[in-house]
Amino acid sequence: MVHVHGTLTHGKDSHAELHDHASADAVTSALALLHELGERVTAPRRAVLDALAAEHAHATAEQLAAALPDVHRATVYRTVERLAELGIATSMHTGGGTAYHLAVTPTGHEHLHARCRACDRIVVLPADSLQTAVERLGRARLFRLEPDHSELVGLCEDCASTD
Amino acid sequence: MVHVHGTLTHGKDSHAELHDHASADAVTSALALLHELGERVTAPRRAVLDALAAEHAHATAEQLAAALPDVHRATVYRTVERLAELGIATSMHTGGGTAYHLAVTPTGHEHLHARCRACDRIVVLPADSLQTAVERLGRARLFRLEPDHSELVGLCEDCASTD
DNA sequence: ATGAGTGCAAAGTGTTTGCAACTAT
DNA sequence: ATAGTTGCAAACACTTTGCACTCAT
Repeated sequence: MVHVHGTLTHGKDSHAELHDHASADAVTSALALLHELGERVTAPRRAVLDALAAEHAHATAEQLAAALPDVHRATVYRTVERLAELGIATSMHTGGGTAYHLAVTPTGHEHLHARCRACDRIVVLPADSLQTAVERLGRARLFRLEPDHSELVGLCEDCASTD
Repeated sequence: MVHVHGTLTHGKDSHAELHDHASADAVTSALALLHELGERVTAPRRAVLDALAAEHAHATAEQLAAALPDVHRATVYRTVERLAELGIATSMHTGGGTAYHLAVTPTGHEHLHARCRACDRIVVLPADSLQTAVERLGRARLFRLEPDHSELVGLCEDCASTD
């Protein structure tokens, strides 16, 4: 792993309190959905969902494993994969592995992730940024683009301006 | 590696003759560019460029290494990375690793790659598919989107219709 | 009670690196 | 001549898997 921007907020991190309401809601509904789907609600899964619920969290299994020392690596890998299969989380392929984030965001508003190829930071973009492309490709029967799963790459404004 | 759709055309593959003109041109100009940039033109690099020049080739280092038994794995990895740094090739992160393709296509016309998340096939899309998004994000000073480097994900028409 | 989920350890895969030998310039 | 490249082998990092045990249901 090369760069890790942004930190995963732990439950015990008092600084995270600001987002705890929204995060808790997201985690609660995710757990409820998990239960509805006949899956078991366990401590490791709760922990992984908590970590994923951190705002703008886009974390690889490896990052999650590092942030959750009490959950075994293999379990983290299996958990995120399962969550993605169930549609509770979505995944994105980045240079440093597969990154996951909750499908239902804490704040409820949808958004897309783009990665700056210079600084490797993740930038959050409006959910409808690719709407035109989705429609165009759909009408042309070329491809059913799913912006959520796509990895948008380019330059963030910071890096673009220092060229 | 799970799926490998499309085959890398070898030089000795007579079936590839159809594309050899365009491919040869692309390779020649890539080699020339390489030389201009002060890089050395070696047999392994020629081989890698030949493989990449196959039409619509989007190959991981691993696939290239498999297709080029005479070139050492490590050399393939170093070569594609270098080519990407120089802008001669562009890279895309897929589930099965980092895929590379020539920046200057054999046919000259630009295009984008999208991956079907169901069948893992690569679909070629018009170069301007994301034009609106690029402009919108640029004007809003949000992000300099580079469609070439992005990995678009969704469903190809075949998989979408069998849902 | 019973099977899904977990921890553990070990194997598997993909990727990188240090160094000696080689070769394009 | 000589510095950039390559091949090799070993190290590395990431991910998966089989199995016994645990715990949510």
